[in-house]
Amino acid sequence: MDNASLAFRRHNHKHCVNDALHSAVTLCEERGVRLTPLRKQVLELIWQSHKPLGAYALIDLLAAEATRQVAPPTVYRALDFLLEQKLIHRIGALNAFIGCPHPDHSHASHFLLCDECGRAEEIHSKAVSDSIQKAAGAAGFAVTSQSLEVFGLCPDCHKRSSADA
Amino acid sequence: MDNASLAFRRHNHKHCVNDALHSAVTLCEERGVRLTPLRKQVLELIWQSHKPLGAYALIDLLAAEATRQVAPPTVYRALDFLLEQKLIHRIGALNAFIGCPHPDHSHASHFLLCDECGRAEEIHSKAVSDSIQKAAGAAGFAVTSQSLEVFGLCPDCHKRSSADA
DNA sequence: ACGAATATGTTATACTATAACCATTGGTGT
DNA sequence: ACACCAATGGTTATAGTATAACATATTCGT
Ligand SMILES: [Zn+2]
Ligand SMILES: [Zn+2]
Ligand SMILES: [Zn+2]
Ligand SMILES: [Zn+2]
Repeated sequence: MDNASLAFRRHNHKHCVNDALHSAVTLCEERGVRLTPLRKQVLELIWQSHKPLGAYALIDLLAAEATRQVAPPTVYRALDFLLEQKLIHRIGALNAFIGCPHPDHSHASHFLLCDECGRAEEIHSKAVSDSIQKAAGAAGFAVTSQSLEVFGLCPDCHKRSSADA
Repeated sequence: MDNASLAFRRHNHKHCVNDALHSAVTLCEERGVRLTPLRKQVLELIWQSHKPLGAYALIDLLAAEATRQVAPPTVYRALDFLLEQKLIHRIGALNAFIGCPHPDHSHASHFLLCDECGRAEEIHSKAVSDSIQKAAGAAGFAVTSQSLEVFGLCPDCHKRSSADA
């Protein structure tokens, strides 16, 4: 079954969280890196929704859970780890972070970002990746990473705004 | 002749600056908006190179020219104007701004960014734009703006790093 | 247990961006 | 010319994002 691309659809989000945490545990074991309680907690909080979460919002959530200290360097270090392991992506235009739904294979950061509801959906289009690679190659440019941030309205918000007659 | 895509090539950069300023004057006249001395000066400073320039670097440059006051809100307002008029683009991953080489027609913000030398080249590939539009459309997403930031090594820096044997 | 490496806690600070308010400028209509 | 209003820029303070530097604690191999 295709589990991808459901951020904008009605779905059982518990599955998203469980899958993400389970994948993270497995991958970190395989890679011999430590998904510590703090790192896991940060990952779980990021996955609490499909909306990119800012570092300081995350700090507030950690403070609310009140289980541990929450100074900025602590959370930024956890975010750095999760970014290195490709368990999360950073949305540059929003200074925010979002969980990666399939961290098992390396891939570029390509997102649809709804201006209205704030939800983000990661897209995986070979046509997009290939066309970017090709355009870069034509310029003699050796790509190491890509970030695509597409803003607009998700299906729900688009319908809703059309309904406002 | 094709004047595009020369950020990574040897070229007479004075032409870039002159063209950009001339286009800006013309477009602002046509649009009935005011390219004030401050705004023009900021645009010219941004065009001093093909490297994205941070707002505070810009403030330092303005202070160096010593011709006017340079508090952050002043320069951010000028940047906002230039962004609205599409005379510059913002590079989210760098918190920096760069001149648009052809502000006369609206277009997405697609850049190649060299990790080594810092130069940025705007790319215009119909294949890229179309594939993004198509992917978004398939998800029922109504696009309003796009930002693509491709990191890697420009031809020069790639050659140079290959030479380090 | 010991030491090295990794991870986290803590304090301070750097960097990026905006809010709020005031003075000045530039055009509009009379 | 004059009053008027909108747009621009100056000024001060503050919000929001991220990291430097150093201390402490934990983990892991030996
Ligand atoms: Zn979900
Ligand atoms: Zn939405
Ligand atoms: Zn040039
Ligand atoms: Zn380069």
